[in-house]
Amino acid sequence: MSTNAKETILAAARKTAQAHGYGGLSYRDLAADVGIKAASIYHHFASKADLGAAVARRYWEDIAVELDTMLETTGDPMECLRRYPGTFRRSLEDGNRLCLCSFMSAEYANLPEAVQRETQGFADVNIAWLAKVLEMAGAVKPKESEARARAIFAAVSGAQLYARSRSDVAEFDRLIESYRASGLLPA
Amino acid sequence: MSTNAKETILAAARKTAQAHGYGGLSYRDLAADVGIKAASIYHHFASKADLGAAVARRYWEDIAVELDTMLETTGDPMECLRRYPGTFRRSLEDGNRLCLCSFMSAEYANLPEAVQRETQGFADVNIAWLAKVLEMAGAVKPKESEARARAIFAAVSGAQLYARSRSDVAEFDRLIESYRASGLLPA
DNA sequence: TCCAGCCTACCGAACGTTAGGCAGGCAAAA
DNA sequence: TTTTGCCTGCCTAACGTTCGGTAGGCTGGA
Repeated sequence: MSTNAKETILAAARKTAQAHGYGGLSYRDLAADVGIKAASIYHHFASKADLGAAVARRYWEDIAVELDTMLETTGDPMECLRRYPGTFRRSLEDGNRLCLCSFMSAEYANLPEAVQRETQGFADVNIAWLAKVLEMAGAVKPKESEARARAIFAAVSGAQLYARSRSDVAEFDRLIESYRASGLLPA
Repeated sequence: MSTNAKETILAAARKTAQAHGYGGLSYRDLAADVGIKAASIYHHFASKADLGAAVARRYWEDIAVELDTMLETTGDPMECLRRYPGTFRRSLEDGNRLCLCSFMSAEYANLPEAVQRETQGFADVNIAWLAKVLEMAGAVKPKESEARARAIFAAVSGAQLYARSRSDVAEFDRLIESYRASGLLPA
């Protein structure tokens, strides 16, 4: 368990936080998941706030890589926009989990400052990427790409939240389809 | 304190839950807010699950009245659609609070079953009202009004969530404006 | 007399966190 | 080559606090 225990903790904490939030993250349960004792986590993270911030940071670092890779491999901005909601869909498929950023936005008032800061990183990465891709695709006027990117990110987050409350991934698909039909997302 | 203590508890619990969620709702803090002792709450609600369900139920009952009143007094479905996001805006203005339904959708996996059920009521009321008003306004084809209503509700919820994470009501306004510009909301 | 409404005084469980120790590996000193 | 000492990674055991919830008693008005 010694090799990469820190990484194992980060991954387990992320999964739990996506299902039960920062508040629902318990050192005892997390340790049991990983196969060590609660106190041992302090060898890797100084406090729960530190752990939470590390989880959130790793979360947006991972999505940044994933989005950039998608754009590189397809080379097609329009195809990227079509695939974008899929990153949110996957959380729902994986145990009806939520985007970590959405969960922490809800819990915002309860979060240590460091966690709040890292939470925003995820949204920033998504919006910057969307704005770039929207512009590349010529889907909106350059002046409006940033605003539209924010709108898409917020709307897709909301769709995930609603679908989760119904425990129904198909509901997410229907909402995305409505976003396309209305013009929010390029069809 | 005796007269309407139950109502006072409900109102205080709703405000706290909109800021800190169902999990952040503490009997001791709630009692202190209301001016009684924690144990006394059990005279009015049999358990925390009961209290949570009552709060959620009252929440969607109130919004149902508010929306119907809006439609009656203006008599103008288009004006109603313009005003609709205002109900979400007001929570943000009031201490950066979230829609109770959004918070509980995030906490979904941690909620007692009775609370889960009442949580959905809020979304149902909003969507039914939106579908009716969209149809009255002739904004979408009758066949599509239900789907569009769901899309609007989810998107506005997402906008509120995002604006909350920035503690910035203006961000909410900008998102709603983008929804209008893109065609999701009638302009 | 009865009961609604609130109280005091607890309970067991869970929380994040700390103190202190033990085993093993690696590296410099003898 | 052996000894010494430090460091990593994990442990047990407990800390004080907060949690939802319970038992039982007091009080004032109908």
